[in-house]
Amino acid sequence: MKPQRHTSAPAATDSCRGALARVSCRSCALNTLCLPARLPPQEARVLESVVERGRQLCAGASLIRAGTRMDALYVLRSGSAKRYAFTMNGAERVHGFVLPGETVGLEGFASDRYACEVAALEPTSYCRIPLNRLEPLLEQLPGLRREVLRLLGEALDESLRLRAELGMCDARGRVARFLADLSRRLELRGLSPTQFRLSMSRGDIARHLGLTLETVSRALGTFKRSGWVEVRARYITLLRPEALASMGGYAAS
Amino acid sequence: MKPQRHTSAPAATDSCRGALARVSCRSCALNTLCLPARLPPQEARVLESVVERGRQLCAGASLIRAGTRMDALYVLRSGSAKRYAFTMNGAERVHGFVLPGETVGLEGFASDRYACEVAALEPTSYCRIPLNRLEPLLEQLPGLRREVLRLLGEALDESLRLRAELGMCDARGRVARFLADLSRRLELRGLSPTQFRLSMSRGDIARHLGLTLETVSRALGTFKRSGWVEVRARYITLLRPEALASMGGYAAS
DNA sequence: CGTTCATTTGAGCCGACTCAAAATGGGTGG
DNA sequence: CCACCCATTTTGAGTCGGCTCAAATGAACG
Repeated sequence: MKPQRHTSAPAATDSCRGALARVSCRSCALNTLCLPARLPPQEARVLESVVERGRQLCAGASLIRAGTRMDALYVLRSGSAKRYAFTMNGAERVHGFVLPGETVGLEGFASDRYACEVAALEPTSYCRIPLNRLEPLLEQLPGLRREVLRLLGEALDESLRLRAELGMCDARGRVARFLADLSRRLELRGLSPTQFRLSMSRGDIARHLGLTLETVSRALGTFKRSGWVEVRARYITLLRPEALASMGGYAAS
Repeated sequence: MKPQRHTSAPAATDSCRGALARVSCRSCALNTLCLPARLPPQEARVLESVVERGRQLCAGASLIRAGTRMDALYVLRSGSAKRYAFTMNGAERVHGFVLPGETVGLEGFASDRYACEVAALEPTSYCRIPLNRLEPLLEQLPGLRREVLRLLGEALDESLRLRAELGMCDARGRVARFLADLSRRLELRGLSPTQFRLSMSRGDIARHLGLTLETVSRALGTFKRSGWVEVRARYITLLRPEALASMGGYAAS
């Protein structure tokens, strides 16, 4: 209720902290991408009132712990994260990477417990939508109801499509598709689609694509030699995005 | 309302036809598995009133056409079906197989259009839940709302898990896992978990598992020589299910 | 400036794919 | 009922891509 954090002392790094501070989605930079974007204005206002602003996460910190009770949905505000889980034999499996405006925690609806661990790949901030506040809204707001179903359907569709496409691509095709997809999503967020930092390691990419990190590295090396990309450590520049896209689209040699 | 089913003329093949006949979920053999099973009784009764019984499909007939407008959810009553789609280059990709009591059409929530084609693999019957009847119920029935979210979450979770596990298994492990999974699902339905008919072709299995049909055939051949299964055409008997399960669980050689 | 981790590069091997042909089974029509 | 035809499945031989193991290079951090 009352603002209990640094009422007088100004915080240099983050001008709007506050663990449970009210969120203003309308003034958020992500307002065209984020969950409220597809809601009628008055529904968005109601949703806004139940959204909590989470505090900043350090790189490596977990936003969601797999196996814990599902009590909220989360939306990234800034930074990036990886969604992953462990198979029975203990191998880590990366389900995907999360960018600002994307929602995580949806798989929790299956069993009331989160199935994926979600961990920040760099300093990351997020919003939190507690389920016990969301549930009543689902009864009252048809648009929100529709939107949550859409989000789930989209996640499902994306998962199916990803499995389908990775399954029929060779290693280079998979890496190409990965880069093209990331590029597209960054562009949606107003960032450069051709020049960006890979916040995840080669190993993370490999475990996401069902490859080994050596193979990912070799694929990038091939692209570099072909003049399609420029790679220096985790910074990458796409010189011929169309070549990557076409290679990801169908399994060219 | 009134019993309109063969009051005088007995139908030999199918005792309960009728395209839009009322459905009684309580007297359905699937009542412990199907969608209403997890609803409070009074909600189940309300849902029942909007469920339509579809007419029987011949083998090969489509229950859902990919790309058409989403207007209903479907639940299989008997038979089996495959869910599939085509990639950009025209290759068929099998997303999975559907057994009685399982719900299909959920991916349609992503874009209001079905993303997968669903086709019967044998004579198959189904129930239909029109969206325009379902939507108002989602407002009134909290249990149903919860259940639809659960179904979507489960589909998502299953898709993620499948991708994860297939990605780290060799060919035999994938086929073993496929058989073990099918066995488990058949058992849930009161059918024999060790002796059943594969209603899908080797090619369908292959396209589902990301293999070629020759490799699937070879895997089955290996299992047969090991004395783990008996295969005659599409009839299969699992002689050592535990061996298959353990091989699917982790990528043994 | 040195330590440590991530990434790149190399050599060799194995498994799944491709292409090809034989065998099996189911269905149809005579 | 039988013979035939067709699709499906099985089996075989050879190739190649990605994996494994290993070492070198590069980058990041104190």
